[in-house]
Amino acid sequence: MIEVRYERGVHLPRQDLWLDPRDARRFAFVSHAHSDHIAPHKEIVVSERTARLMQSRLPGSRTEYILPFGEKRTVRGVDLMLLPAGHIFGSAQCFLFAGNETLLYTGDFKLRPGRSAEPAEWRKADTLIMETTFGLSRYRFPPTEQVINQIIAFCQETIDDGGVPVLLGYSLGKAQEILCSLDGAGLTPMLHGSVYRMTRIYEQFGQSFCKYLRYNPNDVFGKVLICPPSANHSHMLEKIARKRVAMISGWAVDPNAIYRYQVDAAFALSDHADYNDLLRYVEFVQPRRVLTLHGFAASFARDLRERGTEAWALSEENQMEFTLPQIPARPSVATSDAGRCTEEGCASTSEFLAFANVGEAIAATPAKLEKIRLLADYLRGLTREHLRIATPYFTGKAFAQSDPRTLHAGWAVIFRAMQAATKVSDEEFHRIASSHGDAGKTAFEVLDGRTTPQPFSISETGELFENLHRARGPIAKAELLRNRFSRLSAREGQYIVKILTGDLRIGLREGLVEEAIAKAFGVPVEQVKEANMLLGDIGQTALLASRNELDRAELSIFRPIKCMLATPEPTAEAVWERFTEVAGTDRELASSASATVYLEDKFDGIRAQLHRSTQQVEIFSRDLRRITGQFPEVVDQACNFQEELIIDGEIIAFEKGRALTFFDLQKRLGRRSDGADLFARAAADVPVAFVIFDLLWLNGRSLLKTPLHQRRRYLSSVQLPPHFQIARVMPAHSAAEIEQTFQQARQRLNEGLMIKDPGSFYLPGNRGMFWFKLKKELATLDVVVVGAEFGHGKRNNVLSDYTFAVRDETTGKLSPIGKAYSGLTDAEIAELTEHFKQNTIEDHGRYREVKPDVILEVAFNSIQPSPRHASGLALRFPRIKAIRRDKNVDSIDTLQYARELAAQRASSSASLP
DNA sequence: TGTGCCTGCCC
DNA sequence: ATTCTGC
DNA sequence: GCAGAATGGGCAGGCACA
Repeated sequence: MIEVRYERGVHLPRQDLWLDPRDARRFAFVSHAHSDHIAPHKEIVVSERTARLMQSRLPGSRTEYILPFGEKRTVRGVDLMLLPAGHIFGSAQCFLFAGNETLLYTGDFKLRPGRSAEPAEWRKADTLIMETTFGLSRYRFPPTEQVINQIIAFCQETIDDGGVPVLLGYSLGKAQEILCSLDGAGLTPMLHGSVYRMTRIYEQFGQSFCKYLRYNPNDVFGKVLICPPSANHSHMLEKIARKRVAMISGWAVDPNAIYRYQVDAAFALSDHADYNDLLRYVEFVQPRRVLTLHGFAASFARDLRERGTEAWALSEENQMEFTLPQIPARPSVATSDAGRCTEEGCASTSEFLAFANVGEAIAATPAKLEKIRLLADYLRGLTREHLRIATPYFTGKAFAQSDPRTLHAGWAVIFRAMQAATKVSDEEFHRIASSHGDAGKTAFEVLDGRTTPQPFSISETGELFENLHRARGPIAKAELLRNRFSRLSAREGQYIVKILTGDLRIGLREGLVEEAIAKAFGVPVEQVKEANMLLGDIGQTALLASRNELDRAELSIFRPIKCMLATPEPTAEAVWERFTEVAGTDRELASSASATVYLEDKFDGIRAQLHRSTQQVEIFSRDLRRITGQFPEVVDQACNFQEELIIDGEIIAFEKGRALTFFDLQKRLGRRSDGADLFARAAADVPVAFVIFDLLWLNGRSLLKTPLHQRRRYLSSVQLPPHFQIARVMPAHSAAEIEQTFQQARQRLNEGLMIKDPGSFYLPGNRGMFWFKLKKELATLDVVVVGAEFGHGKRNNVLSDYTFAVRDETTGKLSPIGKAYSGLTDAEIAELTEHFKQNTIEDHGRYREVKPDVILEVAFNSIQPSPRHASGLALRFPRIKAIRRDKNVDSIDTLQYARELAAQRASSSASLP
């Protein structure tokens, strides 16, 4: 890390560069021209505007290195670049390059767009040295427009009363900002001499202002005086009998500001970033280390550390420019009626509690339409910003679907955080957890009465999830959560946990959320669904719907399209029936002798959608995640297509003309895609092929509403680079043909068969009646249940999850081989629950070892070696076919038989048709 | 440095 | 992935 | 028929800890 020291200014010893030193130095960067930042240095790095202002305030000769914004320069052997800081006219940040390392020094800055300062810009940097003047959470400024309106109203009222409004602000920067703010308000500003001089310099750089006057003591009535704070109680002002004085400063947020400044009013218009913007800035810059300066430097650094970012105060200088009385902690909801709040802009009740209550109401009704109505009412009442943030929460997601950020906060982290927040004992916690079998309910009971609730705004929920994402490691994440849980009501905690676990479990998912959006804003649900698919962001979709701008979401290349899915069917006859049963309705191909369906082998790989233009290639997974980086050699070859296209298909492990197993392919999934050596590694192991089975976009034209047979025709004319194949289409006209082709596909060791309607459009995200899949179990095993476990959610009171075993002939013992729940009806589960409760050998709480007397017939798609179970084998897609009441534990299948099945599978590999 | 646990994401 | 259930 | 809920195996990566 770049070495940083502090001695009345930041010093970088390696570069021998000082940043805003208070004392005269040989070589210094001067961020802006406020008088506490300028000193008679020998050589300075400055922006052009700051240089000009500095000359006016501190005459004398020195060497100036004047740098334009955004251009990298070398000065005295140091590589650096200036970026606008948004603080005042000409204010700059210094971005420094030192080998592979970067450092960003903000100087004074703000993110809110000012009217007289260049808007701030930033770059990612390893070290961020930032000013934290307002680094305390109470300093959150109300919207600028609102403050300006208050200032204008203050001036107007004073003039109407026959008085003179006086606005106090620093002569450089703040005064000009005030001047700009009054533009168009019908007021005539009159400037104090020092303000006037600075304003003239601004004008020389081309900044224009509304009409203003220089101070004239005989002409003040009906004008707005703009003076520096030092002019308060000065001779000049004392002469004005009827006046009202307002301080314009970020410190106005403090409720007692008017007493401290001895003014009639105070308005929070600041040239510094407020607390929220300080946090945002850290997020923008994504530094590995933050060093804080000025104001609440130590406190803010502590806050950052709590959020998982390494941060330290550079100086232990006085925490404030003014001595502030301690403000008592905000009263909690628990002890006061509604979470009273003294800060401006703070809601009187907790916004997130309102969210949670809506969730509870939705959970309480089983009727879909009622759920939709409840949600629609809630969404309609949200501000646009809150709509954007909170809508994804109803789908159980903290971020938009297309947002690749993850939280890495699962049950273990939540558990640790709740326990730390409530000091609940281990036993008590486990008692509560096992009584619910539901993370959310557990959270409610654990937190209830053990926290000090404070209002939690929707914006703060957004910050919480962002911080959680940014925090590195389970310990930091748990600490972040603990901190929040301790300030949440139990209900809010429950819903935070629900979102963290990705599942609200209130009987409402994305589909109903889309319907609610449509209902809330009176737009067609189809349009909402389409926009959501294209945007991959239900919050953004809701926002567009609220503005009636859904049509702005357009299908385009490089925006992933939801996959069309297939409905499973057990037999060829069942599939064929699907195509014939609708005869006479609108499916023209069906029932006639010429009825045709398209058959394709079902490959066992991962679904992939590849977008290719002349400039770019992207690959997306079934869940629309970007997996481009996982398959560099595919991307490489995709450049060699002649067309711009979007293709749908399956990436399979493939070597020497033969398909390998999914197991092989999986080794290439989940790899970090930004590793420099990935290409070499990926190319070195499992090779892959892209089997194309659909074409969704060709040379600028969407083919979604083109029938499959036509899409296939276009596809067949596309020239394929290496690594790409087209899945063969086999027409069929009967159930028998389907069955025959299915058997052939199985012989080729592919998973099964896809059966598609040649006339169908591509229906994104639809598991409709146009595509079917035919898969059959590899085999079934008769096994005996040796363990039973309580389920979750609505299954939390039944033993629904069974561990089962085969017999090892060599030892005669039972050898566990898998677990399954799916396949039994609720009634059967209830029956088995009773049975196992009465036949428990050992009770381990949620898990029970049971007497091995229930025989299940278990189906599965493959079997392979695995350390997961004691048998050394594991099943893929295990499901219960039947309870074999006719069998007993002596007639179950053997481990040896299971091993044979596994060996058969391993000895051969699949092939293309 | 190796191992185990947790999480996310494939099926 | 698979399967069942309620609307 | 659809949407929701509850459940399976297994991989890579990242962290914590020995």
